[in-house]
Amino acid sequence: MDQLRAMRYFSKVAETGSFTKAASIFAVPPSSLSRRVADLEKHLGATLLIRSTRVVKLTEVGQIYYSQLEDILNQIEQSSETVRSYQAKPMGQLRISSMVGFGERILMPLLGEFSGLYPEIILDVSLSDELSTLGRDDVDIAIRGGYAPNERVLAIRLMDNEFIPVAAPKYLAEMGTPKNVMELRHHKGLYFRTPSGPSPWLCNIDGQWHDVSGTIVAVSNNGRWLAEKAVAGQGIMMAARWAVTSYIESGELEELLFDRVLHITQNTDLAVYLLYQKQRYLVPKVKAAVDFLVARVQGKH
Amino acid sequence: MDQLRAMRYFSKVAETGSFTKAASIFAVPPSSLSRRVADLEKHLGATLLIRSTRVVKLTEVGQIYYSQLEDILNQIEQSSETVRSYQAKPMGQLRISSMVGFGERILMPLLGEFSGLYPEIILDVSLSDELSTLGRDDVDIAIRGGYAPNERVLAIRLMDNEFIPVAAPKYLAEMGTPKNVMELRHHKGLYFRTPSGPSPWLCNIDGQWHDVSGTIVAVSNNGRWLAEKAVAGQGIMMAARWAVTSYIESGELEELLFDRVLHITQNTDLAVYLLYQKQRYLVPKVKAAVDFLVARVQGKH
DNA sequence: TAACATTATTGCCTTTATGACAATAATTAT
DNA sequence: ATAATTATTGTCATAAAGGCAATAATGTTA
Repeated sequence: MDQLRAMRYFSKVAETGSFTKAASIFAVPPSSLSRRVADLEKHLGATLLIRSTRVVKLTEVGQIYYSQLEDILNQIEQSSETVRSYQAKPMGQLRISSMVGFGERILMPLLGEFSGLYPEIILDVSLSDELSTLGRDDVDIAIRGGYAPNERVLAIRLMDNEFIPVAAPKYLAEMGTPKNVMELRHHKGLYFRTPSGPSPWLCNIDGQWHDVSGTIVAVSNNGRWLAEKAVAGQGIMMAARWAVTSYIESGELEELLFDRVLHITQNTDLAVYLLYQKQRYLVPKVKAAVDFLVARVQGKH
Repeated sequence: MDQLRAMRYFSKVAETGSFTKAASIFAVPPSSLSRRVADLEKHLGATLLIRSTRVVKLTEVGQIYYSQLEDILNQIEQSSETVRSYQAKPMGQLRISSMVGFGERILMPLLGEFSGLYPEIILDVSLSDELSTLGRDDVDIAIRGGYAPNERVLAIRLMDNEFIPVAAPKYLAEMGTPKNVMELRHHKGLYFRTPSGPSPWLCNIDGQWHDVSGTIVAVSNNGRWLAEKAVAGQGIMMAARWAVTSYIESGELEELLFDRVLHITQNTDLAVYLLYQKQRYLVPKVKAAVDFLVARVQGKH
């Protein structure tokens, strides 16, 4: 039995939920898949799929096996790519997933130059603040605020992700500039949406954390929109420093300074990380992008 | 090409540093390994091994590929092992769907012991009198009053499901004890709800079925509630014997005896069945539960 | 409720790929 | 230089997978 082939067949049947659909993808008759999957089940001594003529679904073991297979098949594919592209020019499709804010303000502006350096790399950039899995079949490089999900993934600290309170001069003129952090509670606030609610304004006083959030005026997962509202004088916002430097320099926003430092999480050392799978650094396109991004971003910020 | 086989061959050659040694481990001629490795190299478009008649060494890519392969082959082995262990001992999630009455009075009290015997089985019990299809629904074991014959489903008769008329002594004292089945028509009745209306009181007299139902006082799909109303003296009820033995023993309810036997369907041989899917490869968790329930329930009732 | 259409499976045959064995070529140690 | 070990190649036999048609089962639709 060609075990790997059987595994690929099974995996696709599980994914599509149909022998026919999976068969058409492999361009072989469904009967082949049926036999190969049966072989595999015999080999493992377990029923992986519950078949009825209309629906095919995974058994419990099938589910377990499938989730492990996905990982395995991916690794096989990737190691093949590593070998095939070894010592070749950086080329092919490169998928980058980035946080929206970072992507818009920092990543995108750099990619023009990158494409100039490596014209044979086809970029596929997606911006999202969702966590990407990095290791399934989706992304070569991810840029996120959090740290590495598992030991196969390497995380490089790209730059600080310090959050600072900002507001428009117009807002401060109207509402008054808060003199200390406690006064913030009486101000209007613009907040990022996080899975655990609007990200609060936190302040550590003598080892004790205090929530000094002001009244909620707007909540969004879109930093640009929040920043625009801040510029329009609708409230105070905790924004990443790198995201608002241009506004500060132009005078549209103003950094608020207090005796205490404000944060948005109890982790006081936030940073932006570049994540990739360790072994994929050997693939030229990945190495090129990692090296490029690290050099450019760490150099500037 | 059987890629996985080629990968195994290559890996072993790399490990032993010899085609001959590796071949003897797989019990195939060295020529096979030579061809398979060559296939693999062709497939990857890279030379993995430097062969000389005396020594076989890894190339640089070969080394990289080999180290990744070790990981992959290991994971494949491990995932097979996972499946095998799942097939070897009772473990994983076990979903049981039972009729409400049986579940409350008989099944639930047994499950504590079961969990003690098989701590690696995670129970998921749902009680419902709906028909579950066992296959379309995600259920491993179903317990029902009847079953539709089906090739893929195995049914085991767990115990009788005889329905008997019962009433509280208080009710009988007030309303009089019916002397024969025909008198039932002038009594108050508590009825199960079924898809085809309240389940009637039926009696077979000389091969002819007669409906001897009394006036409807209450209808419910909840046997416990009906039984409580019966205990409170609100009427006569046709209840499963196993569901009311405790009431009869305590004297709260009394079984009514007639010259004719009463039924609630024209099927005079009602029983509780345990249903589970026939699988080509036996699933230990299901077998453990089936054996346990059959032994415990058939032993006691 | 009954007919229909879809889908997985099974049987039979063809094609492809792998194993077996012998012969050859190449390299290293003696 | 010779011998011996070892990888490779050629040829054939065998095993495995694909192709196609027919069947059985199941969900859908009128």
